[in-house]
Amino acid sequence: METEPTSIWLRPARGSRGRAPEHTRDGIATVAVHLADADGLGAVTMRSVAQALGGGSASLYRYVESRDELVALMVDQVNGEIDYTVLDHADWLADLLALGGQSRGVYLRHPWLTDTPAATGDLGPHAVAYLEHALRALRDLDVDGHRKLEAIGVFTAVVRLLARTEIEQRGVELQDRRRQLAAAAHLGHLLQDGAHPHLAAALSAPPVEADEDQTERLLTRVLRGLLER
Amino acid sequence: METEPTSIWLRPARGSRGRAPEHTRDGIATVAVHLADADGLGAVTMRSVAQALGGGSASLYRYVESRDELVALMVDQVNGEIDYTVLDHADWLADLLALGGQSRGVYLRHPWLTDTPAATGDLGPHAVAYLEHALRALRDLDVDGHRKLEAIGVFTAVVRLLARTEIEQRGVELQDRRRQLAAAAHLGHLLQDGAHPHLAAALSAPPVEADEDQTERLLTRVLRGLLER
DNA sequence: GATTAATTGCGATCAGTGTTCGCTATTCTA
DNA sequence: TAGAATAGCGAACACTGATCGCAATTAATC
Repeated sequence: METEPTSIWLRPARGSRGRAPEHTRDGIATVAVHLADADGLGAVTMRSVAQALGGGSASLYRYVESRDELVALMVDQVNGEIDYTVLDHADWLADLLALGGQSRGVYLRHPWLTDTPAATGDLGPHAVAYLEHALRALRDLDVDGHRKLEAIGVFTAVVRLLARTEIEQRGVELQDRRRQLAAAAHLGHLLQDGAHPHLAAALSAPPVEADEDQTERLLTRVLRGLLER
Repeated sequence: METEPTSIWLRPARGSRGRAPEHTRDGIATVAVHLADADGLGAVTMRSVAQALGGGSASLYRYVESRDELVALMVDQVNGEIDYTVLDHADWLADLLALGGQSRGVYLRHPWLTDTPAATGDLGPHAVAYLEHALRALRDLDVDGHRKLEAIGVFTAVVRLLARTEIEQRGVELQDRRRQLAAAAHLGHLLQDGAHPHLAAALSAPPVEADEDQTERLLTRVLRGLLER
């Protein structure tokens, strides 16, 4: 009974004995990310990626055990876009906000990232680096380590949520005007019968626009609430 | 050029002229939810649902325009399990925590819910009711309505995140012991080389277990940070 | 340097998916 | 009772992720 490594991050990128592989994990991820950037995550099929690489789809399984692993490669690759030199190590809040801004940028540049299952199981190397830098920003805080990890988890989830909202807004504005009207009609109808007075009140004022300022404001309050006092 | 309603919540459940349908949306959702509870969201295929209903898969498209709409039906159905009588309207924080506990219960009873795309576009009736009740809990707070909606959005995302974590832990404990060991080995290897000192420090202490108390503690701090002062 | 064993690329194929088409049967409206 | 709208659905379509087995290539071993 042999214990074979299950995660792609534990498996060696290539065997040591046979013929040299024609691609690298990074090269494959790059091609897949380009496809997703252009036409969404649904455009990333084993066949389309293989074709973009100039090979057959069965060959991909020499690099990856499943499509999910391919997506994991993509996610870690774009996480590598984060530039940690923006952290000036002044105070922890500023550093985390800078990190959040970087992360938001990754989401906006790769909208399909929000369609990706939230990081589970084994983290890729760039995700680990992200954690490490976030924890470093909090190093002087007198808070239990696991509490810090909790806070970073919530932080990451909020960044994701706001980015998703921004992306949706962007998409609606650009094209699906009819759907926007339909949704408004839907809500209008719902609110007209008086069964949802608080919703009606909350929606009566013009909406707050989702942007970087909103992200910073919300992250500040969330992080203060979680880590201060 | 006709404007046809796009969301399932705007479309009438049945036509008024022809033969009566054999099922209701709720009945279909019930069957689909049972399948997902038993074998995950992947077990919910148009064919499996149709077979459980005793019909052909093509018939399902008389009720639903796509599988995504079927999933939307499922999501709204389980949101209907929330019991709003637990809100005693004492203070807003207690009410929101009670709401969070209810929502957490829904997630734990229907683990597939975390695999579902976060609510986008048109909300179902039960999601609207949820919003209404959350806003009602905040009615005496002197905060802009859209800020309240933001806070509720973050609140919901945090509940979802923590429920997901709990579900994963539960799953790992019960079966995939080998994977647990592999992940530990992965992290251990990563931390041994000294490149991630802060991560190593944070993980040195025994982990905080994810449960209802953790959820309440985190939600309290997040909500206080977002809505107070 | 020859042999062995591991490794890669991949055509062909499989089982399964969401979805559409065209038809029949039913049932409400006029 | 005639007509129109709707429901059910068998059969098919275009795709998908994944597997199998073979030939080609290369490193390690004797």
